[in-house]
Amino acid sequence: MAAKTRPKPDTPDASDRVSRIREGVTAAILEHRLLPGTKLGEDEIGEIYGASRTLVRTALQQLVHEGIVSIEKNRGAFVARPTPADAREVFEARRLIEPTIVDRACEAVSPAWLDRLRHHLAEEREAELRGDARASVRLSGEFHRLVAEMSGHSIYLGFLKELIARSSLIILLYRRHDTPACGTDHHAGIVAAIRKRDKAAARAQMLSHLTEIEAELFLKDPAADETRLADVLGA
Amino acid sequence: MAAKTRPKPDTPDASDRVSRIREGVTAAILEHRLLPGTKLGEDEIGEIYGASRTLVRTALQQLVHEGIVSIEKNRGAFVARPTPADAREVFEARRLIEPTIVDRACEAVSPAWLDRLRHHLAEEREAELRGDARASVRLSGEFHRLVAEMSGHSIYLGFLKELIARSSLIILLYRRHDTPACGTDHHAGIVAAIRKRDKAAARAQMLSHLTEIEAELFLKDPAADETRLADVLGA
DNA sequence: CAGGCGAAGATTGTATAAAGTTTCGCCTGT
DNA sequence: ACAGGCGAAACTTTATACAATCTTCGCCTG
Repeated sequence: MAAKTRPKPDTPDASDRVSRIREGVTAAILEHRLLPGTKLGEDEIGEIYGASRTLVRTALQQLVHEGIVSIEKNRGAFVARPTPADAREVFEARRLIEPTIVDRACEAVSPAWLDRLRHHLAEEREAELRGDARASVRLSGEFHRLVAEMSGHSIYLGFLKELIARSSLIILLYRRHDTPACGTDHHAGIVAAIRKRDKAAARAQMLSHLTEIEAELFLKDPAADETRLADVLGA
Repeated sequence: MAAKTRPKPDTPDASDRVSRIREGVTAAILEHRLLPGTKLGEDEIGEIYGASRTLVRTALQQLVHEGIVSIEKNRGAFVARPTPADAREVFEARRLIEPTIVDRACEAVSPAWLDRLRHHLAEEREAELRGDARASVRLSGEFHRLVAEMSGHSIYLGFLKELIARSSLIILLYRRHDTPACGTDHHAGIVAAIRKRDKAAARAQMLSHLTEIEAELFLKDPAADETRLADVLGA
């Protein structure tokens, strides 16, 4: 009842090779193994996955649409480098959409879903205790995605997948301290509200959760587009 | 200050050939010249635009992501056929996003923008008087897009472009009467609220506008996925 | 020695050709 | 006469080859 978005298996989403490439690169970016600005050569990726450039190109174009890769004409594909302005837009959009998503999730709550949520929280705690930063980053994103799946709203899910992916890059670029990407406690609180079907509490907790994440970012005010060089080197 | 999403001209959005194909097909779908379910052969389109299948394929894949084309493995591309469930999701999302968009538009109001809005309303009225259904459909969608551009929020704009495109198909499929797709009067009311920077009125009018459009649709209750065949033929 | 010009190398953009799959007509057998 | 299966045609999918473009490094000049 979860992953059944399309009636016909037209997009197995993991069986065909282009999806494998897409998800492999996505995972690498979301786990902060590929840093913003990294060149994504077609031949290079193609050799890794044993695929021709045709398939690699298809996968990269999908990632462009997801906002985590940017393609510059005749220059190639790179891991996207969101600007502070992008970051503010992403979080504004999340503050608009996610409260509504948890609202719907409260209606869809069931023993099976609660199991999945609890299991996920356990994984998050374990990764955090283990000090596995990469897993923590990935899991905290997946939590939000899980709630979106729970809402049963495929459009919201699609939008949020894009927003989460971009958030991961944003947090990597603009986080002030080395705080864990997402407070696991917050997630636990949200799950508790969902379990009680307390929509108001769920919305409020999700909103404050997102606000807190954004507050931990350093997004300088001017519409600073690119070339952080002058700022960083500050000769 | 409006269309400046990227600092470098990496996506002129109209100069390269794949964009021309994408926008040509998009326009045809939005103007209801291509009906849901229509086969979009790669050779056929390629010959029309004088491009190879490689470019056509790229354009079609982008349209898949916009939700107005669906590709079935080894079968080809077709104009999407949104289900009633899709329709409800699209309008729910619009009711969430668009009030926020007009809110922001109220802040961005300027003489130049008001000119564009007024000019657009004039075009809409003219098309309606002329009885040009195709132009009316296209223009009523473009009004919402214009407001989204005005908001200056590129993510909301991207989301809304997708929602508007799908709405066009939905209206074509499920409209009860042959009422004009979108009440021009409503649009005028929204513009008036924007001009007065009256956020509350703008939000309220946008919301009621969307609600009214959806109310004119016939979306049967059951989670009817595809195969309308049994319903229609009802042997 | 700094700066600019130019050719070589590498990489992407595009087109074309080979391979696999589905569909539809047609034929055969009952 | 009809059901079932075979086969060819058309299409999509994938791979490869060619062309255009940009980057880089060396070299020359001032």
